[in-house]
Amino acid sequence: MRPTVHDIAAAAGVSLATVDRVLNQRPGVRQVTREKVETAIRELGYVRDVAAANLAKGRTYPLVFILPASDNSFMHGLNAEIRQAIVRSSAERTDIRTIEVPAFDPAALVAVLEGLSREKPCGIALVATDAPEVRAAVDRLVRERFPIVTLVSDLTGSLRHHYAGVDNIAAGRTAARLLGRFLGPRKGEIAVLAGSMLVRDHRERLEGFTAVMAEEFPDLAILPVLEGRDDPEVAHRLVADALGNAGIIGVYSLGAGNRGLIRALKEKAVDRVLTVIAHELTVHTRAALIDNTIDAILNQDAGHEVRSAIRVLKAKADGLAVIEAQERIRLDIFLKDNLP
Amino acid sequence: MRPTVHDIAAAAGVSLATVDRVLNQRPGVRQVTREKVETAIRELGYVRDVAAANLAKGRTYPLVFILPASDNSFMHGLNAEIRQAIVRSSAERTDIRTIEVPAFDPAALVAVLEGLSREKPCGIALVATDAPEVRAAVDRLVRERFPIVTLVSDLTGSLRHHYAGVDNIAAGRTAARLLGRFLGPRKGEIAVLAGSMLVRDHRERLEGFTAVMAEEFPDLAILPVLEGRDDPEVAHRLVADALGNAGIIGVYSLGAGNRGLIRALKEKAVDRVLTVIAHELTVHTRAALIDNTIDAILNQDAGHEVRSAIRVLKAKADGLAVIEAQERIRLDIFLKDNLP
DNA sequence: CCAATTTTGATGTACGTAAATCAAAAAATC
DNA sequence: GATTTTTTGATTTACGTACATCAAAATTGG
Repeated sequence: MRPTVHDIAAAAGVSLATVDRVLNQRPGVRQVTREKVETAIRELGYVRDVAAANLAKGRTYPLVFILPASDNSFMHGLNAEIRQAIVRSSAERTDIRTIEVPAFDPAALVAVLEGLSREKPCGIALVATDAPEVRAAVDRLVRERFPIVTLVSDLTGSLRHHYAGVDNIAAGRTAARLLGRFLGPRKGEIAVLAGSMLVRDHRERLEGFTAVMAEEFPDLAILPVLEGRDDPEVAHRLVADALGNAGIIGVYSLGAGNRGLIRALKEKAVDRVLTVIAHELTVHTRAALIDNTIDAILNQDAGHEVRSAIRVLKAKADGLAVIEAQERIRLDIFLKDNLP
Repeated sequence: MRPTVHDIAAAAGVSLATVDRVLNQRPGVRQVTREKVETAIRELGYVRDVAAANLAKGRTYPLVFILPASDNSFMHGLNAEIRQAIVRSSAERTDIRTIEVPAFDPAALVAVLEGLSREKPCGIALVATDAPEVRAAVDRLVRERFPIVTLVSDLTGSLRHHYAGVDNIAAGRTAARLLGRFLGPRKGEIAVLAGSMLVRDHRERLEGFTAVMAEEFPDLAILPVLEGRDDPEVAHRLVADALGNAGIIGVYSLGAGNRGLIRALKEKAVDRVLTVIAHELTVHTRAALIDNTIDAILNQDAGHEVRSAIRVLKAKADGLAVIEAQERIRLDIFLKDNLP
């Protein structure tokens, strides 16, 4: 049986009340006594029973998710997963609130973050916009002891406790190798469709992609990036235009708005053998993978990201360790054969 | 605030004791009263606070893991993950015991399963050997209301509550498509190295592999399967022999014992361009992927499988729902760029 | 209608922790 | 050494549920 506070009290030769004072860092304990108790805790290997403690405290975990107000399938999916988590919240003692902020707007994000320091949530998850002022705001909150995790898009160099998202450089590299290997000995040009180069995850994917292309597939030339703003209409126009170039033999779509890409491919490339790699599994990309319009899809599991963010925030709020391997968000690679 | 037993008692106009009798199916409640209480439970949306209930009951979850005594990296990894789970067991209220049985020995497995019905664990996870008598033993235990999940290798057609492992047919299909696409227009022969065709997961991988090969890559001919018994030495000999055939341009290793495969490749195929796909990420396959001896690794995350099996068994023991998407074990595809 | 039986209520204890109160003891200050 | 302050102990209540006991009420059978 694991030791209880009573065992600690007995072992340290103090009363229950004193153990409680030490455990919950309440004042009125001499340094020597505190050390006696801490020694007993260490020696008996005491760990507080979180379930019992939460019961006694009537504790809930008020969490805030800050999301960009983007109208694409991935963000809709992320929202849906958060709603699922809200459904489970009574069982998990969470109390989740989402805040939408304009996309790509550091000032708005900072304003929301500032506001939170008054609200006192016990954890914050945000889809970070990569800007110095956001980093500063996050660092300030971390210093005020708020657990913070970045979601989907990281804030490298900030003090955030955890990043619940994929390694986008690795994603770009993987896309390059898949595309290069699928194309084999063929020579030609590669079109790259991104959302915006202002977003860190897109920049990183491109960075990884171009690196591997340059190192390993010199016969493939990357054309200037098309910025589709994650908008199906814009993406459609850009890709349709680009396909006028007969030298294109491959496409890498590293952002959202794939609905437009797929339409363009079906209109303009029926008679050509194109190899296409896209990000994010949605109803559209899934259908395109099945009908061979797309050859592979790289995906991050939004459900896993949300659940992971919640687990990590709760653990940090309680000062507990997380299972690192469990919280690593993988890059899923889907061919038509291993679709879920 | 979520409703408590007190709220139910008040709403149903009965005492706490009666609510308790209904909730814990104790005798001595008239049918009409029982229905009143059940209606109140439904209308208030009461769900028992599992944490509080476990605290009161002093409940632990005695779980049994039954594993084959196989000496390969994957099984070692699985064992290590179970040990990790045992380390966490006090916090998770689990009490995990593992039992080793001779591999590929249905009778031994059945004997262990029989023995368990006396021991009364609250959940059983087993790496199933696919045989009718095993199926029968599992079905019997399920009828005795033991929660049972199969791990890594399934028992299709049995009554097991859940399978914590990958879809092996999909895995084989994925391997075929990767290999076919990587080889592009080349024609030639494909060597397949398996552990044993007596194991269901290997049979299924092969089935998926040959199906896609036949459908989509008619220029690639599959050679007779080499059965390496998941043993590095045997695998080495078989592959080294097979590589005498100059027509081989690809290898699919769907079982364990890849250490031998890799050694054979390094000895016999330095001067050839072979495309190799293997299963299970281990120190050996990882190194081979990095030095380009292997082109892709298909993997199942043993840690995820173990944690999932535990979550599912606990949920079943409490009669609770599981998050399906969370418990789906994915087929990980690793290229050298997205290694964890 | 009475006795036997079943059903229900009232109450208490327990699980491991949190948090509060008040008294007692120890230490620090003058 | 007396006084003030700090530290510690003892005790209680609470969280939501489980489980046991005993008495009271309701129902059933004869």
